[in-house]
Amino acid sequence: MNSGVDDRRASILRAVIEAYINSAEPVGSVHVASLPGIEVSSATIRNEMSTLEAEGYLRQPHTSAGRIPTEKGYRKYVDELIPSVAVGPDRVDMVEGLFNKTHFEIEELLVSTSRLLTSITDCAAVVTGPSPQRTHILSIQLVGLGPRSVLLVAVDANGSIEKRTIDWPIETSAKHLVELSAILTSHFRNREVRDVEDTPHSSDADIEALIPNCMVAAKEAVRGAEREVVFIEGASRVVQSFDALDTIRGIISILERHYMVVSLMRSVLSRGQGVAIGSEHGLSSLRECAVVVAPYRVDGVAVGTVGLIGPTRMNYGSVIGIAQLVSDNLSKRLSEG
Amino acid sequence: MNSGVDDRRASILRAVIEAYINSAEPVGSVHVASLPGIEVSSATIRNEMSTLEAEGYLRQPHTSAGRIPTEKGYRKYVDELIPSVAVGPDRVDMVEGLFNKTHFEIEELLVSTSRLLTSITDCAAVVTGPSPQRTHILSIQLVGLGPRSVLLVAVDANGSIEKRTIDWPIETSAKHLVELSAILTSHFRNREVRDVEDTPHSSDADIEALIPNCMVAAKEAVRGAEREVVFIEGASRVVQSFDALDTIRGIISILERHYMVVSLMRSVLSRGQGVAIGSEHGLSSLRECAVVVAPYRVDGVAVGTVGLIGPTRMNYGSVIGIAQLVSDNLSKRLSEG
DNA sequence: GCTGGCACTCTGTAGACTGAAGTGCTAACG
DNA sequence: CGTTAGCACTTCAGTCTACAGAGTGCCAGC
Repeated sequence: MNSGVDDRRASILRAVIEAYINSAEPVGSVHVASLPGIEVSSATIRNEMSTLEAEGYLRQPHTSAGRIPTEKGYRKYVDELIPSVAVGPDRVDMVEGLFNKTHFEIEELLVSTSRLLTSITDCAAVVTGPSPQRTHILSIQLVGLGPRSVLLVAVDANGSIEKRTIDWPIETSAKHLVELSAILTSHFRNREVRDVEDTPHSSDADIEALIPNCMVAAKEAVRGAEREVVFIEGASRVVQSFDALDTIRGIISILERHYMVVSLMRSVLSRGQGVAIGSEHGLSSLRECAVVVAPYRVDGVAVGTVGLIGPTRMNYGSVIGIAQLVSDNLSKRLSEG
Repeated sequence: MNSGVDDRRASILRAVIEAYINSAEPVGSVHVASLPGIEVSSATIRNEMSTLEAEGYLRQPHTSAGRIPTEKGYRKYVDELIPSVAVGPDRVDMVEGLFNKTHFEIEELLVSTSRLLTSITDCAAVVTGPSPQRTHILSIQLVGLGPRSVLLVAVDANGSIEKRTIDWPIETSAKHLVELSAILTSHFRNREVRDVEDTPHSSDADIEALIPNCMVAAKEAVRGAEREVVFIEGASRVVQSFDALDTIRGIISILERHYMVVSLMRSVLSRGQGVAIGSEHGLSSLRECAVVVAPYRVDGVAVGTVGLIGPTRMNYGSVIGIAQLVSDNLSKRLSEG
């Protein structure tokens, strides 16, 4: 176990991967030998590369081509060889710039974040909204839309809103709507959304009669609010990295199905890592892609994620760095408000 | 001017176009001659086709290939030759089925509509939301989010909602928020959104001091509500129809930019037609695509559009029929509520 | 005016050849 | 013994040719 030799092998692997990330073409021994930091001849490189191939880190598209990394190779690179996660100062500036801008609604902030992410990475960007799992209702208001139609508006502690239209049985005065709103608000207020099972009551018979209707709508709205919010931008950027039609079609059709992307994010995180490469995440349409995920926290609790989806030959150093940078900024920004 | 001959020429053009729509391959004279309804020999067809080519309705990819339609050919087909806009009964059922389902929030209805559209056409579907241009505010509510943070929620007559977070200067009682909400609501209520320029007043000095802050947020929210809502689904379906990478990339990147799609819809409609073919709509990335647009109306006023974007060789009869069917259903559904 | 027949044109595919790239192996070297 | 230079070998990508297939345009005859 000569660690000098292992070091050399590792740095050859790293050189091959980085060259391949840049050129997207198989990397030959002569090219590696010419790189700074590599002080042996191409023949030696060939020997090492053939060992790396036997170990499963590299492979050849065909006998006399250069080598390209396998998933195992990328995995090793991400886990051990990555050259200190490096984000260019210009990009840091862009991120800081976005987060220093004055107040947005949270949705706008998340959209801008995902646009920024995709524009500085060549990846598609995914930002899942603050999870409403552990939130509670702050207010429920009823607004008359028409003689037989009332809109129920629920606001939760995240400042997000859900609404439901209710078919109203009888024409009701604005005053009754206000009273009902107050009853519903105080019933839901400050309780965990999931465990509101009982029904409030009113001494006024007219109002009492309307409560069941409202409760149905309110429950529905609350359930609606539990649906994960997600912003996905930059499908066109990932697609730039591929030539194969079926790969492109597969990627587009996954990105279009937001719920699949959400569960992809979740599954990558739940396996305890921030990076899933190729088949690791199990979505065969994205087998040529890698997924980088970073959770963000509000007051220390992970509530959402920032994700990037790009080709397996993405620049991991930069992409991982950017994901972390953005999730940090997002955490800070959301925690202070 | 023998109209019998013109009829024949037209039906040959129609046959070529329909064959090309089905096969996506250049159509030869022998194939056309074999079609039912065509009773002349392939040689005659060749003569006619060469005339049609001279007139600009057909072209040959190369000397000895069959013919494919030009944009002018498609245009003539859409304007004059289309075989009575025909939608299969199964699709009619699916559309009716969607609209017979019980109440959705309008956004959900529009999303489901666009999903349905894309699934029954091979096109990408675009549904623009009821335009908020001519609506008015029904209610403005303030909800305390935190000690120094208040959420302003505006509801307009379409039942759509806009919100803004306000940095609150001083800690304020719930009672004050309720009063302020009432003042704002009665100030905005039933006025055209655009012409609220003045500021309400309160006899309570505490409240009076907070009004300017709220007015800024309310105005902003109102401006936000004027932004067109749009739902776009089915990029992956259009992409199925093309092999050329740059065409695909162009389409994806347009569909991703929602504002471009909205203005595309608008421009197609404003030119007074429902169908724009190839270069007619002026977006060079969509030069291989046709756009079919149908406006929908609420109480007789056109407030939104249903659009389909597919390859120029789409099945115009079916797609146009479906767009109309859906916009009719949408009009009916939105007018009754 | 329509049609059968035929020469012509162009595409797409298959096979042969070549140059380039890159490997693996071997023998020599320090 | 690890490293290296050299070389034979393999494969690919591109070019050229040949050829079958598809479809046309045109002409002569009905």
